[in-house]
Amino acid sequence: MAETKPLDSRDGMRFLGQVRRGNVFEETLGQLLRAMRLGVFPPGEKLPAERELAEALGVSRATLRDSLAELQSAGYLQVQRGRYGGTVVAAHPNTHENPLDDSDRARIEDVLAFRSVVEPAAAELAAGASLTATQRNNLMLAHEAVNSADATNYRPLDARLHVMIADLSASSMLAKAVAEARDATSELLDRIPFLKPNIAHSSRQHEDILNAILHGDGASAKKLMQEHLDGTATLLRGFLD
Amino acid sequence: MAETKPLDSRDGMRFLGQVRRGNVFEETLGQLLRAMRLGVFPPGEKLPAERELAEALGVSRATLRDSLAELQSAGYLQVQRGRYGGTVVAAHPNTHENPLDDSDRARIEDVLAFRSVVEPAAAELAAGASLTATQRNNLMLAHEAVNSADATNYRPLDARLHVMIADLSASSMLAKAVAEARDATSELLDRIPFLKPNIAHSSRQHEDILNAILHGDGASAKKLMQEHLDGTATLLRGFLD
DNA sequence: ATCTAATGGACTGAAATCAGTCCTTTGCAT
DNA sequence: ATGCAAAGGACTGATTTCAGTCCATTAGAT
Repeated sequence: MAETKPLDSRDGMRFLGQVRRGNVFEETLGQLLRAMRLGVFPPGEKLPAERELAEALGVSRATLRDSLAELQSAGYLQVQRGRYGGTVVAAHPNTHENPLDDSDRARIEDVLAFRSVVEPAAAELAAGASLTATQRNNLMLAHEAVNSADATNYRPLDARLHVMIADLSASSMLAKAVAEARDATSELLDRIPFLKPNIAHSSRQHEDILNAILHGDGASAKKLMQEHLDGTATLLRGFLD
Repeated sequence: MAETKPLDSRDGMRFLGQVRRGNVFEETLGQLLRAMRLGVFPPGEKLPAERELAEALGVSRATLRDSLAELQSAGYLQVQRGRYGGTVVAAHPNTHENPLDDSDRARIEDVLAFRSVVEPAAAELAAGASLTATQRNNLMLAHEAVNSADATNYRPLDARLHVMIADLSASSMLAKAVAEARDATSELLDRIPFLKPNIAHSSRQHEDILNAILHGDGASAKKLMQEHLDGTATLLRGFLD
């Protein structure tokens, strides 16, 4: 057996991966908030039935209901009973408490670096994939949804489009990474004021990216996505100066 | 409020993220195995004390001990009591049951695609970082450990080197992604026979990559890492033909 | 007007998990 | 030799979480 130097093994424990970050109730709450940020459950849409959602989250219905009750009383959800009832996602109550400050600098650079690795690559691979008619159509629907969004529901729909693009990349690991990057970005963006003019610009960029993907032009898709991300990067960085 | 089309929202639930994948005991077991695959706890080294490890994993000591007992009786760990005692990682019992077959094709491509997005980028960013003397030294130590490894402990030490490189990239999200990619790769490689000649070649490539990083040559680091990965890719793909 | 089925609401007892405490073993320092 | 401190081993009672069951409400179907 070869020698194995300890190195900074205590520090390497960073890559352990916690089994539980808190109690199940809190983690469930977190996953639901994340799903809403990512547009998995866009504003105005119904959540899956509790029994279904509980199973998807790997959690008992009782615990899920505790979390849902919390979100409901915080104004994120509206519940209606009876057949064809359900739990509806309200517009994201965009509270700008806890604004970004200089202590967030490292986190911002972390997220931006990760994003610009993972998203352009996903766009490039998506362009390389041969898409079904349904997939193309879904892309366009998602894009239109972003276009007709207002300030209260823009971010989740935007996130959904980006994740949807990554999901075409034939690598589920990459798609998952993009979802994580997007979520982290949304968390940061939720802490700065919403700027109106950016939307029109973003929309044009989305259109260019989608065109490149639909035409199978991977190089362009990658480049355009990179530029698209640069906008957000400048926005976030600029907010600290 | 703008219209929000359902799309394939049921399918989009893929990005929910389970709170729990099984019971805590099983998840703990999985995290420990993963840590061993990644060289977080290399063969021959002691695990942290139970009380410490339990806290790092976010799990009670009782549950951790259940998992450790399982790993011990499976031959992964050896326990010694008393002061200066501890739990030592045994050589990975490399069982080649459950070899790769054609049904793993999609998974393989998934992992390889993700890897070749995330690892070269991490190497490039690592080259851009200004490293401390300790960091440089740790890199060299990790490299030497890989060199003097034998078939029974090669993979974890190799993985550790790769994760260590990614950890220099100034993006903890990227480092985490590389760890995930590496672990997925190791899981696949553990299912094919170990080939001796590859080691020497890999070692040379590692050396070139480290040189590029230490000299701040990001472009070369990226390119060399890409080539390094191509070797594994060919190996895995070739095993299916 | 009634029935039906799908939904959220509520409760219970069982099982898993935890936090805390104390015991046992061991090698080094004295 | 002896004591100490750090490690694993073992137990207990409290808490969380679960699976299962039944209730209440509702809109459409009949």
